[in-house]
Amino acid sequence: MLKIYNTLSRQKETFLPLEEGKVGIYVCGLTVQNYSHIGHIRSAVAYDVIRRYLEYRGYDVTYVQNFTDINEKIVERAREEGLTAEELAEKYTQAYLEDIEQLNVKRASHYVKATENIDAIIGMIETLLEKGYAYEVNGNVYFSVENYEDYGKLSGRSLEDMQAGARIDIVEEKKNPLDFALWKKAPEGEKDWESPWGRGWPGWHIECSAMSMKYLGKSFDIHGGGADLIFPHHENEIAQSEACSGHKPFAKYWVHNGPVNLKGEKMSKSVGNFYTTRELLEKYRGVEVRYYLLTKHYRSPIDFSLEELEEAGTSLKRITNTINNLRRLLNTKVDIENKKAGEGEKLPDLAAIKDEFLQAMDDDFNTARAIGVVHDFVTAVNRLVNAQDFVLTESNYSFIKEADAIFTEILGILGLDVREADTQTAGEGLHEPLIELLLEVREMARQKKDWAVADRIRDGLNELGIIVRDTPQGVIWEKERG
RNA sequence: GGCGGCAUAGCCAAGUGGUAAGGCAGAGGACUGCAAAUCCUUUAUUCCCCGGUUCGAAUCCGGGUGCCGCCUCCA
Repeated sequence: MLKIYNTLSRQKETFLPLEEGKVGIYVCGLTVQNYSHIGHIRSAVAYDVIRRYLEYRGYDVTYVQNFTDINEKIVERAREEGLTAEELAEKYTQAYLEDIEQLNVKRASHYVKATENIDAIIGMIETLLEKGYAYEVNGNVYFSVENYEDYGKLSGRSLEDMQAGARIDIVEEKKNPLDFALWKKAPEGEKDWESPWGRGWPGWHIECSAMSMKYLGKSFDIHGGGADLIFPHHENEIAQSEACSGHKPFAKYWVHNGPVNLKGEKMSKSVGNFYTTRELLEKYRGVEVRYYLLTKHYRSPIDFSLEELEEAGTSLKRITNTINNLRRLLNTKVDIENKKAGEGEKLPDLAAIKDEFLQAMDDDFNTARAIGVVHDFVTAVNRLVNAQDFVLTESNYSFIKEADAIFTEILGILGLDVREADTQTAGEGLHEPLIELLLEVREMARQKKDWAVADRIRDGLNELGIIVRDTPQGVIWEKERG
């Protein structure tokens, strides 16, 4: 039975969709103002796994993610880059989509943009005005937090709490400092839209309410986003959505992923201490970054470090090696000894392993634990397959076949595509034939047991960044990683 | 100041009141001419500190200490 931690209740709840067999998920994406960084990617991967697991469990999932493509920051950044707001948003939207593709994140059912849903946004604001939850002043429309009785239920604070420690700019025209803009006048000369209150832009929070309801209905199952969005963004979304529709709950399960910090500091665009996804992907494969993120539970904060990312790569390699090894065995159709299922042959319990994996995933998508199970599985398989007295009996063969199928199944849930890593090719400036020639000479030396010459060649190549390895199948060389 | 979260081996990390998963690094071993790569084995009498509840607590309660997030249109 799947349990999900719901920020609204602050506890794990059994997952029951509003409509049998179907799940609607809305995830707050990002403001497309720059290249994505590891924090954005963490969010993307977290919800991708949630989505994949729900699909694995047989649900028909509608996954909606937004791009905030108009606001002050977009305009500001567009000016810096000498682009229009539309061009800038388009540029970084495409960049983001490329980034997440490398992380094997599935495409959303719908990617929605504020600028493409202005009508829905205006319609919603009109309803809020009619129902008395909003007021207009000088071309700006504000939501009145005092008129919505449940304000604060998500973040667990009362209006009094918030006003007490207020660090909010006092805006004279607001009735309450916590009131937030639904519609705002745009700065002179910037892209804006006609509305009943004059030309302007939507406020930040309203787009998510309008678009989620448009695509998923007045109530839907899961609303996700970064924990930093709990207040004020999601609090405001709930207030305006429930006030507008009269339906509760707006979203049944509120899911929040933890932040990514760097050297103990919060990593964000404003601090400027982040790695962009592109920078990381120059040095690390998408699958490694994804694996690294999944070794921690999605709600825990991550203190990002390249050392850990590196270690994750090593850890992942262990899994990859085992799978490649299984596939190699499956391809050796020869020599399946007739020996029937050996007496005393004890094979790992595959069903139990899979079950354990699913239990971990059922427990609020505990990928860290699930990956632990994968490693247990790896050890169990290696122990069998690498045993000195291992022979490919019929029963072993079918075991391997099934083990391979289970690996594919559970790694698919995690979205870890561990197919053979790219084979590194020769270093620049070094001619392959030359290397081959050197290795040929080395082989001759080895035949004569002239270890000094053989080792000199190996060490020399090593200094040039070429790693030489002797294997039972012959010598292998590859370019040093990184 | 207000709200919330976290403290588990050198590092990362999971953990449903019943006697500490997993990974990385380290150590030992197999393999190798030696290596490399790979594989196997091994590494916490104890879970920040002090009390309490309980037959029994890393897990629950109270207090303390330390760190972090949010309260700023950052995922």
